[in-house]
Amino acid sequence: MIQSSNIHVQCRQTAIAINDAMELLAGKWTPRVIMALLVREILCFTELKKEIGGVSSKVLSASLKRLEQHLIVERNVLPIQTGKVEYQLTDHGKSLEKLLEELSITGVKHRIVLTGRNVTENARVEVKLYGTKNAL
Amino acid sequence: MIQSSNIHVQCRQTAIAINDAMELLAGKWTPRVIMALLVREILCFTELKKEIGGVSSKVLSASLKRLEQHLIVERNVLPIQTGKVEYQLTDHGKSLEKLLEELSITGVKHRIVLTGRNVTENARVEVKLYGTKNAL
DNA sequence: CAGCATCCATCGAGATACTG
DNA sequence: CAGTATCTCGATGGATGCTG
Repeated sequence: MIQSSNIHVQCRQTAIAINDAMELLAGKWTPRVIMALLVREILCFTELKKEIGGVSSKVLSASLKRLEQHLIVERNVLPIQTGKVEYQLTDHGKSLEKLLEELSITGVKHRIVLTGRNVTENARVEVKLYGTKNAL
Repeated sequence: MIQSSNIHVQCRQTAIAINDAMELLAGKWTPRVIMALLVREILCFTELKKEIGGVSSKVLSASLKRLEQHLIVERNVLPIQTGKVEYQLTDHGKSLEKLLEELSITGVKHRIVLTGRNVTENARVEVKLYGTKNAL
């Protein structure tokens, strides 16, 4: 109670920062795009599309445009004739690797926690995690 | 090219883990709920609602239920008469603090990057970040 | 107090087809 | 090749009102 105002201010700032970061990585395909570019470094549109797999042109295009606006991705239209466009991460984009790792660690751990105990009770949760969305 | 299959497999696993983690923190209020419980440790429904501010009963209720299913939050119905329900983080829930910090760091840094250069070009982005969603 | 029921607006994303 | 244009659908969240 006594410390509430301080905590409130700080938490609110932090919460906003967290929301910024979440928004940055939001969208079903955003992390995958960044990962692909972390590994491959430079890819053009169709390569990226194949690399990721399952994403439509429209959605990928929108995703890239957003990342470009956020200065995560750099878009380079190649010289005439080729008709290709290359994408690569900016330095800022590359700096997201650490966060993605942290997310990955949490994701893995979470899956272990969920499946490690009381399977019956968490059946629905499991279905959600394994069945619908993130199936291999 | 040569290493592609390996990378593919590994990346896919990682991508799924990342999606799990993102899904875990998904929902507009989820990070705020976790933060509130990290700071306050134990809160009942209405306290939580006030602490967060701006969230409706319905949405908060749904958010808590989801977190409970994911073993992030523990729900304790208090003895008779009080009619209160307490919420607190599980150990697993508490372990999310590190990830939230990392997200916060990225969020802060991102805001600096976006506002640090070429303001004109990124006006739209700024509006998005400051105006609509994450305004103070 | 805690939370559910209902209605409604918005939005992300998939499918499909088309263009410079 | 690198997108854009529609259209549709489902999920999310806000507002409001009601209950044990």
